[in-house]
Amino acid sequence: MSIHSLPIVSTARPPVPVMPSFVGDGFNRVRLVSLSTALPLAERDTLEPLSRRVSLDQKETLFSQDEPACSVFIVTSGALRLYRILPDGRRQVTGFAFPGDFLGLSMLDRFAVSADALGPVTACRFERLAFRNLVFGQPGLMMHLHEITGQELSRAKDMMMLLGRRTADERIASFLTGLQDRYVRIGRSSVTLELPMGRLDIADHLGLTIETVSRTLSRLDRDGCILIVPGGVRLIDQARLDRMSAH
Amino acid sequence: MSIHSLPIVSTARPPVPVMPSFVGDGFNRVRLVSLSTALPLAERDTLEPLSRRVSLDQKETLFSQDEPACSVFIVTSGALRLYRILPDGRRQVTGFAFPGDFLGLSMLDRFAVSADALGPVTACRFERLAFRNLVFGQPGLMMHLHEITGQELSRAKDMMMLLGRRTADERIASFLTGLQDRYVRIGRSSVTLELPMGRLDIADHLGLTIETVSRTLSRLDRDGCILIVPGGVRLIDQARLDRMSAH
DNA sequence: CGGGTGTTTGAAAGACGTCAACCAGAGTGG
DNA sequence: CCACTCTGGTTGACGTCTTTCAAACACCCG
Repeated sequence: MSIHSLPIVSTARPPVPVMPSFVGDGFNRVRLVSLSTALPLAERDTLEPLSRRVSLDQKETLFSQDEPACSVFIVTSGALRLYRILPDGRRQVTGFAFPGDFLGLSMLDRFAVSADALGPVTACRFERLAFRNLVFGQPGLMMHLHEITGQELSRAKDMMMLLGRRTADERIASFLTGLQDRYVRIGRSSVTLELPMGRLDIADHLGLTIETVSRTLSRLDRDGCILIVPGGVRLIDQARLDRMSAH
Repeated sequence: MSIHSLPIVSTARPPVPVMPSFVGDGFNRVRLVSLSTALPLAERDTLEPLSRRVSLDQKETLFSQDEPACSVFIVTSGALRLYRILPDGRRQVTGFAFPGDFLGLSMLDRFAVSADALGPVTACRFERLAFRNLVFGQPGLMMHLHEITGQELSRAKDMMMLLGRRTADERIASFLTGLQDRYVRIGRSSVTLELPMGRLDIADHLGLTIETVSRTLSRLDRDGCILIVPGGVRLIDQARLDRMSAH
């Protein structure tokens, strides 16, 4: 379900349209990439010719943990969950990927996580070796990609703090405001957040159970902090959410 | 301190065992570098004048979170704790740094964590800008540093799994075996582990309280799994610890 | 309308946290 | 040489937040 079809749409400012139909449209695809990762023009022009389009349906897997990493990806539409699983089935969702996000950028021999589609997904695929060779000749680009990895590392440390030291309420609030920030960065509505992932995904991301996630969201709704809508949530009391996220 | 002392361990794949005592031993340290991704002599000579030795006493701070990151460091002796704190004082120790570890390698504008010494520490310090400029001209070196950051990211995801989905017992066991692995890699005893950090540091690293850490260690001791000795622990039942760590 | 999947809600249980006391070793100083 | 204090670690009793178990609910789709 798209955000535009949500019953409640009357946001203060009209949400930036998310280019509804860029699939198969090379120009828009490139624009999307540049918008989200702030890749300089020269750099995206270098990368573009190497890319090949990939499409996934819901629940299809883009790659699996520990499988030889022979590709690097950039998400162009849709969303994916990134996760690891323990032998006994316990799962940790390390993050979610949205348009503009790189996958496999650290270019280790094997993927560090598994990735599968939360809904229809399109992505650009680069041959790892070709990508590597290209990047080798572009110190500026390589440094930029290194910076992106550094930011991911910083966010990973945020997650450690969240998982190690925050309460359920704080985790949920932090998750919502964090998602809001990411949506703003890729030009989506910042008031009504689409939640392409299920409650179980959120739970496995925040180190909680599905019941605790559901209960906490319900309570935030009752308290007038958020409004649960089909397919997402609407952030009502921004100030209180920010206070709870307490960075 | 010369570049020849850079303990760049080839981390691309199977951990290369590193000589037992390289601290203060110039010759062995040179060998260490030679084991890494062929750093041409010219490059080392270029990098050498950039490094300056730093010494810290126990509890002194090397750098603080959010302060402008104008340096990159390599630990040469001792150990540090890396952490973030919330406004209300809750702390998350994101990791510990040992000889050979880089600090500030992601080269963002500001440090992502604070770092202070668990005991006497020495490190090599590089001016961030000079380091950056040098690395710019050495794609192989830059790629290698990127790889190291990628591995740190992968370990961060291990931590997420640990913090989000594992029990106290598993966290402690995983911490001990993980430390063991790191010690092996830098050529230290792999049976009796020195614990340069206090119980509180361990607790804040594993998302537990000091009491839970103490209790869990005591129980593992009673069960004959480990032996608590002054300043560290001795791993007795390796098999059981590995099973508990359950990767 | 019925079945399947995903979400919500309630009651009970448990793992870990909190509070508080005690203990041990290392300095320190009389 | 032995109190004395300080810091860090251990242990116990109790409390609570989150989980677990269970059931109901809602929505989608054939």
